Amino acid sequence: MDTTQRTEQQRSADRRRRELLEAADRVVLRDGPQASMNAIAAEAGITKPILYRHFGDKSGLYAALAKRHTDALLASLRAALDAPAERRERVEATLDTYLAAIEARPQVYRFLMHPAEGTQGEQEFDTGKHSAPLLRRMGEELAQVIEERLDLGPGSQQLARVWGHGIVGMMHAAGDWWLGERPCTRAELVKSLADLLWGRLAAAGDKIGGPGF
Amino acid sequence: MDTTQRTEQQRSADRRRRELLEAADRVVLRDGPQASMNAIAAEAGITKPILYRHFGDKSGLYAALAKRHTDALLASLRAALDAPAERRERVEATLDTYLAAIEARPQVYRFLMHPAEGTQGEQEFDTGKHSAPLLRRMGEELAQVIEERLDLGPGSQQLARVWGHGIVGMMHAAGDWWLGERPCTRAELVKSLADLLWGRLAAAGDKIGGPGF
DNA sequence: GCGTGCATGTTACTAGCGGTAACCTGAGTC
DNA sequence: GACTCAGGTTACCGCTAGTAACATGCACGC
Repeated sequence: MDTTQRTEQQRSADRRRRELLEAADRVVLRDGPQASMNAIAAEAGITKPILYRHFGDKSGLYAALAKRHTDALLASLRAALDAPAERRERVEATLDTYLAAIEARPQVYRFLMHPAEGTQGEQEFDTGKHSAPLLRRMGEELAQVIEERLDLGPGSQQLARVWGHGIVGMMHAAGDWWLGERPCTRAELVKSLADLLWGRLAAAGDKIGGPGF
Repeated sequence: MDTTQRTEQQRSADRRRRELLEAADRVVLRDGPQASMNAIAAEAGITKPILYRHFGDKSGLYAALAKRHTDALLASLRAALDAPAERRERVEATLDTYLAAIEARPQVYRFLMHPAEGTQGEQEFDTGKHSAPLLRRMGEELAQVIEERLDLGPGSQQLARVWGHGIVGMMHAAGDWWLGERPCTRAELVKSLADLLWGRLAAAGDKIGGPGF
């Protein structure tokens, strides 16, 4: 029975941790990325210190919270990337999956994109690494898929990584802008972005009278 | 003489304002986006309240500060976009201009990209508008150039805007990742991104044995 | 039965942030 | 000399992240 007791304790801790994460989720969904530790603790029915005992500090909690959503979104994207269809169709499906996700839960999406920004965290922002982890992970995932499937000749790995991060950034920025202004339907946005990736920029003709872009 | 006196007073105020902005610039360059109002005031040799008298609140100061850099960067980009050369060359020059700017002053760049995030600001983040103003402005500028110069058929304006924001996002994300990891030279990055925009993704062949991306 | 760990939870605090009210001070004007 | 008014300061508020110290309950070995 002692083993069951030990597992019982661990289970209890894990369950508590999951409960806390779900409470944090609710608060973030309501208050956005500015959700305070106090508010999260109150939502969970407890006080701050036990939150800190579970997650270390705010970035720890946010990282745990972000990992759940990031994992879920990445799984959806992988499914779209792996679907049995033509390349263009798969690209469009991936774009649409991402856009549908951010459309359905803008608060969560915003939280994932601007997580850190701690009032007084470590100052080691000299070079980079400040970008949202979700963007980086998506970029690396896409790079891997590109490198696995496409024949890009010499330097393919590096090219695939550049493209992975570039395409993810394109998707992100366009989605962000689209969410704010809603200038067109999701399907139209998907098609426009796919057209861009399909080289329509290079193929387009100059306007009459102009020197061309 | 009263007019000169009034202008003298206004000049004095404007000069002070510029001095404060330059002090703020120095602090942001040193401390990054977490630069506190206290630190900025101390750098300027004064105390907080007069900073607030000049700029209202933190976001006001940051907006004034961001406008300077944004204007400067946008001017450089416009120059690259307007250069008398072929389209591909111009695209590469624009990419390179942007990347050179963020490479030269990563702190400023980071400040421009993550400005707000006030601890207790207005909560109206429901839909969008949380993206960095620099990104939006660059996207709109690029959209305008594309729409002016390219013949894209029906729906050209909307297409141009999607592309503008998408390309800017691509540039941003790839540059961010590149700044952090430095996996290649700037020239290589520029060429890879231009290749992506030129449709090499669609043109690439499948790898042997795979279903193709 | 009784102390001993140990996890869980609390109150009460520190240090620093953005922002503001109230006060002070010195130059110019009638 | 009194009066005004811009420029500047001290001292504060309410908030935040994070922590130390104290309390409580529950399983163990003796």
